[in-house]
Amino acid sequence: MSLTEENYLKALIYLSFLAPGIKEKKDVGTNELASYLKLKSSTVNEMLKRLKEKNLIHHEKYKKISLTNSGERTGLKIVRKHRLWETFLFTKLGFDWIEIHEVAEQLEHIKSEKLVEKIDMLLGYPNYDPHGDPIPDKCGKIPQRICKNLSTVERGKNCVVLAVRNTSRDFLNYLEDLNISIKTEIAIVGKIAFDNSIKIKIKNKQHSISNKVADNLLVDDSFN
Amino acid sequence: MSLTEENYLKALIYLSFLAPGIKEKKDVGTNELASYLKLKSSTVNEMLKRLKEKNLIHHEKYKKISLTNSGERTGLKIVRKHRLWETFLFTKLGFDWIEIHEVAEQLEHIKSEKLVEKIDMLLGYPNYDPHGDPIPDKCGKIPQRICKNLSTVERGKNCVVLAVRNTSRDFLNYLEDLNISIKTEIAIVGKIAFDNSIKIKIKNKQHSISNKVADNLLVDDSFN
DNA sequence: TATAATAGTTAGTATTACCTAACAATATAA
DNA sequence: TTATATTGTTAGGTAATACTAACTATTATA
Repeated sequence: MSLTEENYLKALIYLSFLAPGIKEKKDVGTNELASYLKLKSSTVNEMLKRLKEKNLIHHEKYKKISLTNSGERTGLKIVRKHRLWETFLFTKLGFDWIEIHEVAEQLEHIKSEKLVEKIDMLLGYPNYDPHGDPIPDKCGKIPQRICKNLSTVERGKNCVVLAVRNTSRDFLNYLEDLNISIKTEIAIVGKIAFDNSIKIKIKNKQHSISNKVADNLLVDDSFN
Repeated sequence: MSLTEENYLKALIYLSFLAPGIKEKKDVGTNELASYLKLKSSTVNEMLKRLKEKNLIHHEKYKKISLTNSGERTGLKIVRKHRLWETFLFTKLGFDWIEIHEVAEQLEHIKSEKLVEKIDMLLGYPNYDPHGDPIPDKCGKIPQRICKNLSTVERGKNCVVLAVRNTSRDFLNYLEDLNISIKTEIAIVGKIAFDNSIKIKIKNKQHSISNKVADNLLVDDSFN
């Protein structure tokens, strides 16, 4: 399996169910994939033929793309490697947040089953990477998030939005204003005892939200 | 710089002065390089053109190849990365001796100045890799070996042959029988108090050598 | 439902890194 | 010193991965 093929599979995994905001698996269009990979759709089209021949994807002319079981398994292995390397760079080498992705993009293609497992061991078999994204296990199983209300997360901790409890138009509009959606990372800056409102930080911008709002956001803070 | 170009430079470094038994820099032939890289000489020839254009090697038609300063610096960076990764795999992840090379062959091509330096730091700035080979520093400087007589190396330690003190035909023939040459790795298995002879292991084969022989072998055991 | 916009495919081209086969230069040895 | 062996080069070809341009199918809308 070439580095390029691996990147296609990873992209398909991402676009079909791993990207922020996706609730259930969806098929992927050729152009969608091309623009994500910053390639031309003709280039992608050729690769699709090869991936189909190798039984890694389902694809019929002019139809959307989906991963086969084999393709998904292979792709999840790359995601696993990527996230383990990110964790390694962050926790063992003191890289920061912004730098880890680019280097992990390279490291994820190193071919050595043993290396991945040893790094996993060295890190203490983490379930989440430094961004709070779940790390698939050896078999490709993605750890279940531990779900709690944003209002219960401690000051100073970070969390990731898993779901919203209220789907009213007003609430969703408000979330959009705050730039909050599924998988958004939120840092808890402080809590106001007076009215139980919470100071949060999203993409380096600080906001204040009421307890009612916090109570309607389900998050995971288990990677702290 | 492509992975392939990096491998050519590394090979040239190796063949021109890093390989066991080479005492001073020598120029390299096209076929020599080709057979080392397990490629056809026509393939190598094309690459030589490119490396020359990039000012990484000196090469005139039908003449031998040598590295430019720039080529040597670049190549030594790859050697540095290779040996640091080998050390990492061995000392931090418990890989054994035989496995480390293959994985380091991949890891050495990861592009991140910071990563190399962090790994170097994590390892405590080692001077030698698990094989006893010197690790070039950031600037490409190769640490000087610490030279001592084989007879002074402690039981249980490993060392690498640096030079021979006696160049008589008889002595050299004897060394050849024992499979000892420059850069040969020797493990000290035991010492016989009776006659000061030494039990050694070379490539998993055990031998016994007299004190007189040991006294004529200059080695480095500083990587233990 | 005709047409425009979007999405997907095909054809032909370039580059990298390999190959084989044929040939040219240099070195060695009878 | 000429014949032979070795070494190095050139020409032409292939597979992988990208591209542009032109085409076709599908979808959305007026």
